[in-house]
Amino acid sequence: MELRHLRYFLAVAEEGHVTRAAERLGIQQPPLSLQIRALEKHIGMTLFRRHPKGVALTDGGRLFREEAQRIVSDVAAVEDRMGRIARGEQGMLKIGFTSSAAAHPFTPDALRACRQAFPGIRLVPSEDNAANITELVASGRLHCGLIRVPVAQPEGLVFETLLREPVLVAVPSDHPLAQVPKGRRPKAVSLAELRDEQLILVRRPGAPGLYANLLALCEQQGFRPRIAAEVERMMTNLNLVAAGVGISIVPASMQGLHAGAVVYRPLVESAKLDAPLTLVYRAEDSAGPVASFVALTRKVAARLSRRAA
Amino acid sequence: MELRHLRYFLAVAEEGHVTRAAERLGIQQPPLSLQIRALEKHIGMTLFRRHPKGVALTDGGRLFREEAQRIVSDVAAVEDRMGRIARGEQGMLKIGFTSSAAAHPFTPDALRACRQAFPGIRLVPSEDNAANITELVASGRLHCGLIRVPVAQPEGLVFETLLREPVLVAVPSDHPLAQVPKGRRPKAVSLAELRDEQLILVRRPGAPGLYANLLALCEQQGFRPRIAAEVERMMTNLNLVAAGVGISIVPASMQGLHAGAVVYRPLVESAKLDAPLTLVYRAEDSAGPVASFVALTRKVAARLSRRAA
DNA sequence: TAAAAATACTCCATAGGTATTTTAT
DNA sequence: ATAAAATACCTATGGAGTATTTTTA
Repeated sequence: MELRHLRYFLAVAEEGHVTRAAERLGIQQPPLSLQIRALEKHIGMTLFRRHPKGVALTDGGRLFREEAQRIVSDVAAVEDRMGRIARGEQGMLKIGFTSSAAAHPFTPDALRACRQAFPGIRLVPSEDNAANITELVASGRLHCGLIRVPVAQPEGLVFETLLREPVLVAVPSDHPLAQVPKGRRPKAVSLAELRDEQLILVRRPGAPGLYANLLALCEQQGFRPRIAAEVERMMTNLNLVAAGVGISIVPASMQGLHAGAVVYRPLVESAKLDAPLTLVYRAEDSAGPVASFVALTRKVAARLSRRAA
Repeated sequence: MELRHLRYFLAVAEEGHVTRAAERLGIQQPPLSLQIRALEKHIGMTLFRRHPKGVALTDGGRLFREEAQRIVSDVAAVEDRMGRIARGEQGMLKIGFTSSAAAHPFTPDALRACRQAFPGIRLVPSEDNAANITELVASGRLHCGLIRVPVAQPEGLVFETLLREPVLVAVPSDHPLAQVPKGRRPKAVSLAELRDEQLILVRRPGAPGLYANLLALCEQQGFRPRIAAEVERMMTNLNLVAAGVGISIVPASMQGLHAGAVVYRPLVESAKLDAPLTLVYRAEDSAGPVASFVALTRKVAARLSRRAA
């Protein structure tokens, strides 16, 4: 049995007339009669009583009509739903982001815009480090991720830089570097000035990109930084800075966190050490909810850049 | 979209392998690939990720798999159910019977046997007069009926005599005809003896058969019976006989009702006035629950006849 | 490189069309 | 007598088969 049989049967049942039903279906009467008879033979039951001016459902036909109705409309609903998912209007979207990505105004903006533009998409956000997010997206357990500096770039993943921003030096407010002479603008701090400072970094396995970039730049300057602590999340950096454990280098968008206890100073070498905000997703997701979200993030990022400029 | 697409899709999804799925479906790999691609195009979504050693469902594919699964098994369930109905194992059976048919042991026997043999058939019994039952069966509001003597025989209806039984004369116990001399067998009463008795009959429009047969026989005997009352139901006859209103002629199986107040005497002419038990059903119902029930009634009737002999 | 899937074609089964007959009131 | 369904037969779409190429890890 095929859906064609059900659709034809329903047309005949509704019209009570094979010829008219055939017309409605855009086919001729004889093939329709044949299909109906084939269906009757298949389910082993007479579905219509043939009268001289039309056909009428038998008892069994009436029962079958209800079932056929349900199946056909169920199929239509599924087709519709899959279509909406394919067009990216509906579905589930598991997004992972690092704590520093979450701190950027872009993230709440993008999530809000998504909820508004695609009410049918269920957003499932989660926080993790860049390495894990990359792996989870690659393995399909996340649909996309928002990280900072990508390092491992597995086949089949797209890394799209949405925004770039400078890094700032975060120092405890009672630290010498935090002192700005009265009435003068805070001057940029150079990397060389940090040679003897206690640095707080995000642990290498979780965020190898940032870690590697910073270390490479220090080597270039001819020194190896002293590392006070390695933590799991960028947020922890600031907590420790606030506690006076050491200083750190963080994306500019984190400025404002721990406003009282932490002072943020520009970095002279920020051009060589900027902190991109990067979107990761699977290359195959060129349609559906992921594609919808990716397209949306570009708009939101563009809007943010425009506003900043 | 056709069910074929869903069945093929499910096979591929389960095997994770187009070639193996094709094997299982009894077709070749290329046409299966084409059907899958056609399906993907139809719903506008990639359902499988092609790997070098098979295929794996995409996110959308997993969703579609659940829907397809449901639809396909739903269709199978419907096919199965319709098959059971067609084979007469399941369905609804609206049966009408007259009060005199209900009084015959056959009726409870047949209903009990049906419930036992076809637990899937829901029996909906109702009581009415012969004329109404015939009309309701003809118009499809009843599936079959148990009546006594049929008269109107509309096209398309089958009247099947299941059992024949003699009629008895029912007289009030204080009536002269009820007196049987001590130690002698009750003698049969002849119709002529009823010439001056008050007769109680079922009203003509409801049961024209019995009415007409009796009157014709009296005419033959050269008299017109005196009619004390015309009632709607055969049971009422006996109630009135018990109340001493008059005498009546009833099927033998009603013997025993009103045992104290009514005495039953054989009728000499009973051969010419027997009371058949007749099953009515539509000729088109040669399959399904009705056919099952009809076949069953024949067996039950045969069993009853054998036991009586 | 070695599988599996995708193409490119060929074929044929059958859905669908045309002409006519049968049926049922 | 008439409208509708059934039958007979034909056509052609597209599902399925065969041979081959392309893809992907």
